[in-house]
Amino acid sequence: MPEYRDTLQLPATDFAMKANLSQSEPKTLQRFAEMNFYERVNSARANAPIFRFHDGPPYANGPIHVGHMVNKVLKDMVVRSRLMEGMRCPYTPGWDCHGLPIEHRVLTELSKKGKMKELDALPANERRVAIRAACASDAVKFIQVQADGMKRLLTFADYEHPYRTLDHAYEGATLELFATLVEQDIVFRERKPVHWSIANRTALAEAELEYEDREDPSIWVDFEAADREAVAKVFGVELDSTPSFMIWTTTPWTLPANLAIAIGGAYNYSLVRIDGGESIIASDMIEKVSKAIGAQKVERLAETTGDRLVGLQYKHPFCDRVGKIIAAPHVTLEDGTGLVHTAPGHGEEDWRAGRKEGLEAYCPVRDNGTYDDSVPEWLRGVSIWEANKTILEHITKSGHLVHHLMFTHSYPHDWRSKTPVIFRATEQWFIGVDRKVKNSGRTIRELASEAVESKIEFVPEWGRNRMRGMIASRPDWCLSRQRSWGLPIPAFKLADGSTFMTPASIRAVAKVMREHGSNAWFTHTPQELLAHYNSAADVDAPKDFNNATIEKLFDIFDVWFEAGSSWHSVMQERGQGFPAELYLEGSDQHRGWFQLSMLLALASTGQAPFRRLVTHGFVVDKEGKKMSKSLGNTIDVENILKEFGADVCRWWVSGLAYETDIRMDLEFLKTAGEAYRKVRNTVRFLLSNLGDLPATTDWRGALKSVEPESIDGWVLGELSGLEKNVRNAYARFDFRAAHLALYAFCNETLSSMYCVAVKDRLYCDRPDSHRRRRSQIVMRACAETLCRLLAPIMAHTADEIYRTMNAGDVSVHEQTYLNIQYQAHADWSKVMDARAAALKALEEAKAKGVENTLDAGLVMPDADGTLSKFAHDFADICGVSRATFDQSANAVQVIDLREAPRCERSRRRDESVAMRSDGGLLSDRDFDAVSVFKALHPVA
RNA sequence: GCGCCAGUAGCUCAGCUGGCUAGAGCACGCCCCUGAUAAGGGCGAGGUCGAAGGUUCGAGUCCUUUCUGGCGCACCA
Repeated sequence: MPEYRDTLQLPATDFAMKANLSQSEPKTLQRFAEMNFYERVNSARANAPIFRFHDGPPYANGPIHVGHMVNKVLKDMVVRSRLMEGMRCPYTPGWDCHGLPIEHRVLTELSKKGKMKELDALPANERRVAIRAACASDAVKFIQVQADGMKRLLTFADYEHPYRTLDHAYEGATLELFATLVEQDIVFRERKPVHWSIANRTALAEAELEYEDREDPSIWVDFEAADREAVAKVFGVELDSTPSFMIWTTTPWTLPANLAIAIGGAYNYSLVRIDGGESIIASDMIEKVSKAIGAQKVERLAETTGDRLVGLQYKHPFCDRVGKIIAAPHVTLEDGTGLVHTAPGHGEEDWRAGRKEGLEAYCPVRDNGTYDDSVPEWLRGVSIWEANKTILEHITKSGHLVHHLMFTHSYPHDWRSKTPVIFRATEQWFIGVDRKVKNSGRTIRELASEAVESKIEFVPEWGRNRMRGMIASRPDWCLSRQRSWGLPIPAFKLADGSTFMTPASIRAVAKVMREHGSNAWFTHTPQELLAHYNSAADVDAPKDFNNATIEKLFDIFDVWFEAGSSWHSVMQERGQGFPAELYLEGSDQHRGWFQLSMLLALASTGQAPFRRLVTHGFVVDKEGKKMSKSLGNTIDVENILKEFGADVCRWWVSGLAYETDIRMDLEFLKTAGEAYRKVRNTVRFLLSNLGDLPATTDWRGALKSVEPESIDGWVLGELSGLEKNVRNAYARFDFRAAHLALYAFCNETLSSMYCVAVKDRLYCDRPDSHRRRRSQIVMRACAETLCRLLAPIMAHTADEIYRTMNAGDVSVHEQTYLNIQYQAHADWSKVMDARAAALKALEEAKAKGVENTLDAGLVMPDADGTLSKFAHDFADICGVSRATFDQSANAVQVIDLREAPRCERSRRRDESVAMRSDGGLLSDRDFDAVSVFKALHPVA
């Protein structure tokens, strides 16, 4: 009996089944690097419409984590999908380089190495320069680490020319932007309390605080009302003596700075007689306070509400002034008396409350922790810790002290000196959100609200709501930090102690920084820094300006100012245009980069720096818990890239519902890997059947002549729909929809339906049969379309597919969509319904012994003759040997063909199977194919 | 504490302006194929939609409360 296997066209391809991504992807990267691919693509698109996307700068601190991966892959999918639309997509990756986390880590390391003493012995300026140098090399090191990770993710970006906030040009441009803000009258200087280390005479960040137990006096103090009658009126009683407002505090040393007493407007307050004295405290606190101070006799005289107390005045117990009662939201009835001693110069909340009331952040404490001359004489020059005792004694004598005990509580300490930290008001720079911008006459808050309301598109839409709330409630932006690692605020101190900084002087300094970088602030003299400044030409210059007597100030900018300037310092600076089409970051940036970039751009240009904001959620673990090193639930990106490959990771990202929390677990990547293999195998099947399609075939041109009622017509119609859907999904940033559509197409449309159906003709028809060539052409169209549609997601694999079909130095990433327009026959949905019914019937027939569908024939009910139009492909669609149509039948009938002769070549039980001259049982089709084969391959 | 978001089959997610027996994919079970083979195909079984109230003829879908989780309110980026 003849062996026919060799006469078949079985699938064959070099496109490997096993992707081996961890080896092949680096090779792809290498190849792209060698051909300078980023440059090549964008220069080829020099005249194409531009897609203006601006990358937010991650912080150059540690290797990339899963959050970075999600962020960068999402961005890359945006860029690559626009690239596939034929657009030019410059993408400048950036890094945020300055800031406390780096400075703190560097200091910690120096401290560990025992180099702190050495460092502290240096003059202040040299010390700063030394720290800055260490920080810079730390930042640069991590930029490299992160860039390598991002490249490995197959992101398409200009890694040769990234932006870094420590670059000279960036620093200069940022200062120039600052100059325009100063010009707009929204920058001002004001006192604000910060954590202060007396030992190191420096401001500290939260990260530099260590909380330790400390024993402090806990005191209850009576502040005598200034106007007895006013109080009497509020409580509706007659008064013989003047009552007091009773406060509680654990920091007696802040009493000299007391400017107000805060109450809760909604609480009730009582006038009580405690052991003879009359005091006002919150009604709900009477019992607690009585107990705490050990009162013998407590009598409630009258009650009123907090809001009625507002505006009353009291005499400071030992400073010669009156303070007033104010309402503040931070007052609680947890501890104390319900009346809160308020010293705006010594507490964040006090400051905020005081600011609302127009109180200054009065701070009589000098940087060395002693009082200045604004306090009563007996306190001048006294250290605040000493003052705790002194004040206690004083108010005991004066009778203001109600009660006192020692109290152990958790208190912040300086991480280096281990000494207690205080809150101390110092001069800070601010951008006022409620100050009128000169150009528009409107405040930044107004401009931002308007932009959020109507100028910006949010994806997802709820981002608008979130940002609206944040804009409405945000405080003024405190720009200055008392730190080393950052961009200096180019302000000087004049001989008379006032501050000097004008738009022109800032621009002059910027010029120096463009050349020498921000280190110049520390290494250059004021005269050198102002070399380009001409006070005579500066209308804002102070009278009799003399640069010989000025000194530098050493505040630096909040790093957000630098990051928030990127639309200017990168996009405008590099001529990339403004505003950007899109910013895409995590939803935390509604408060961060998005908002601050917007504020700066609105203030200086009147326009938001982006038209659209896309946000993604945060990566959390399997249980929905935040990922953190301490929980040990973090996932190392380097490892997963090694284990799964970038394309698998990218496939995972593409399938995410990214707008909300993103759950992550290695299991999910395994699943993504399975899906990847399914897609890969399906495409591989297409490729493996294209081997003998002549290279000269005009497959694109041939598509329009594909018969609409053929199975190829059907799949071409589906392909056309897929292309539209996926492109549309990409346009909406709905990668998940693209992902699902692509997956469904590969699995259902192709693998389960089409590929199975056309196998027989591909393998068994004579090579050049019309229907075989037609299938090959359509399969080619499918593969060509799929690799383009997949390109934004599986950047490597799509290219691999494309290059399997197209020779030469080519890449799918410089192609554009085929834009397939094809309409299959409208009755295909009916055929598919009939197929489903047939498959069910075949499943039932298994019980009767017809287990292999090729042992079956079908008789299909076809009342209106619809199905018979598709007769030529129907048996193949159902995987059976034969199918006939019966207009009078009303149910699918399965014919048992196990006794019918079987073609030894195609294994089908076709009617035409017969014994042939060579001794084989063959159908007509197979006999013909064998004849052709023999003619082409004469036996040697 | 306040603002925004999420909670639907074992897992990842759809369910638009309230309306037929709540849908996919993965995993799972049974079966076929062995000429996509460290592949491929068919069929199937899985859910009181976080909880409790309420509005309505009718709620996963609207309202209230509550629980769980995420992001933001800092000299953290």
